[in-house]
Amino acid sequence: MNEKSKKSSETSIDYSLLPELLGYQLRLTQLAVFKDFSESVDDAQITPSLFAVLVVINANKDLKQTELAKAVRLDRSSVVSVIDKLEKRNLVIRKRVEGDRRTNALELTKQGRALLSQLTRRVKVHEQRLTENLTEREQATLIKLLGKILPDAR
Amino acid sequence: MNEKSKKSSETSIDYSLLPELLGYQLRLTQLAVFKDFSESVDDAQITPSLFAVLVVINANKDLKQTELAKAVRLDRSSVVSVIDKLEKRNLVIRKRVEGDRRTNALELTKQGRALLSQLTRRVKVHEQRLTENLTEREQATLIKLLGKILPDAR
DNA sequence: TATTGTTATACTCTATAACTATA
DNA sequence: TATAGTTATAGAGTATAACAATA
Repeated sequence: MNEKSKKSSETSIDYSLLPELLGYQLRLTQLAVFKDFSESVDDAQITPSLFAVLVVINANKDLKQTELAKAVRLDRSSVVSVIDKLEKRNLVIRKRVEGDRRTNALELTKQGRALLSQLTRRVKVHEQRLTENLTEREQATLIKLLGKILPDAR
Repeated sequence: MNEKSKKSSETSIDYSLLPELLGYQLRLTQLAVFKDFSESVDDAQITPSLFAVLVVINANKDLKQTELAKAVRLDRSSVVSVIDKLEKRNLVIRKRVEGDRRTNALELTKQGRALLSQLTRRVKVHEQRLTENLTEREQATLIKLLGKILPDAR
């Protein structure tokens, strides 16, 4: 039927069409990257997603929760629990906003900024590990090509 | 401090260093791909992960659960619930194995094979959508470059 | 009326640890 | 003793719907 399929045995598995699928390769890569990220920041108990939250809060003065939700593609209610968690860890505070008592202004605490700074250094090392088999040019190509996949869905 | 940062305003968010990170671009791409996959197979209630399970069972006669677990990177106990679910939907059966009564041989049912065949067609359309902005050559380059990221973690 | 944040709730996915039946 | 599958359980992450306060 399919000349690319290999016969299965006790030791080797036939993945059939999966290896040809971009979606599958993307998922495998992601899994490996996620694992390496976690190991890179291990004791900090931070996921890529939480790292992004810290970066975005840090870069946007008095960010509102709804803005954060949009930026990191979470529901407003999910942001509540994310911020609850970070606030309990003394990394983020919700500040009162003058002029609109419905909204909170998010801000990193001193501890949050210190952690972010440490994480940023570790993430850069992690990124170097990701790209150690790629030339500068290949890295640029890769980012460019990724950006061409479903550009309207971002 | 950082000349790449843009001032935030009501309408635009500063993502700071995130866009330069390969891990971040990979995650964004993945999110978009996952969403498009789900829409492509919508009524079938199948995730990329379940699709991979069906493909691997189909391609490997009398696959054992532990082998499947290894192939799709799940714990044995997670495979139990995955197969429970697929068995309830009459897509997969656990067959008795002569000579070793501890193990099950997994097999797609007729319904499972029919669904897989339909899914495979839809996934190919989905893949075409993913790559519609890429030349053949770019597709090959992309898969090649993805394979160079943390090759030892696979 | 519309928006922001919140709560209560539930669902999916996955893992760990302990168990059973077989080998 | 070791292995395959199972069960009970728990945790992370996320969403939906309804609600209160405020605009």
